[in-house]
Amino acid sequence: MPELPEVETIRRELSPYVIGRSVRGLSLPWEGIVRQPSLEEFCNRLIGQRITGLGRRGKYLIFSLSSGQALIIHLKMTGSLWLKDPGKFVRAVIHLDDGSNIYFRDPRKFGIMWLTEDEESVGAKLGPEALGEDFTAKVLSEKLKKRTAPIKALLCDQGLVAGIGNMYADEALFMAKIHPMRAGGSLTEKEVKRLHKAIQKVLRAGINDKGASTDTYFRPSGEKGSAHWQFRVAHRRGENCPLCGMPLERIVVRNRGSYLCPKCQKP
DNA sequence: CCCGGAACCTGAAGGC
DNA sequence: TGCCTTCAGGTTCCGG
Repeated sequence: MPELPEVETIRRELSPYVIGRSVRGLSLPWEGIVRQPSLEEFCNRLIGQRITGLGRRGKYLIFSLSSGQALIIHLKMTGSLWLKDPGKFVRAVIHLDDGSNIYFRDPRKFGIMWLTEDEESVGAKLGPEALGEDFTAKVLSEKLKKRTAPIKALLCDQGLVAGIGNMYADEALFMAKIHPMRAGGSLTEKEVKRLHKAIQKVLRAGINDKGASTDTYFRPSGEKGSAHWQFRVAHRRGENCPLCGMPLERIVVRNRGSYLCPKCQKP
């Protein structure tokens, strides 16, 4: 499940292979992966373009093109980009002018890509970058005021803050000792500060460990990341709390599995 | 605007 | 062996 650390890892590791290269062709084993414009126009506009940069906004990858347009890719839950043929589940292949290929692997076909003339539009509906300078504890505190939804749901809301998903939300809440079902507006200033710090820590650690391969995430080389080995609650079903030894709990928040320690994270 | 739940989609894993 | 159920979760849409 690519979240900010996974998408950032892919951006960093893919960049040297694509920047400066031109798109020579396109294979689409599953055409539904292209959202817009029409298939024919998508190919016409993309083929021949040089990739001038590779950026990221939230969980979106942004390939800047020499035409001034941009190719946007969202990997959703099971997508990954490969430098070699992964074998199964290839939904699209971008052929580059040096003979190399980028393979879009996605078992569940949730991932999408599209062309836009305005790459800034990608961020229009997104909140501040979770690791950006403008995402301060004060900003978080303002955004949580008067909110009654569970803090876990709010952390995963990309319009509130961009980049956090299910796994890193669980990790940040555990580190800050806050129960995922607490209403956003009920957090004290102290708790918000702890949570803000925890978000920075778990995301930076995730990037350092090149992402978490709990399931279908792979790096462009096909290697896995190692961030999940550092997880203290996320995906640790049936295990005990690393701090107090209590059995971890799994609850459902907004239709998403959430892991927590019932003793360290009181309701 | 805010909140919660369903839908999208398919493979892996576990129970019987 | 094989069928069935459950689980996985980013985003979008819809109803209240």
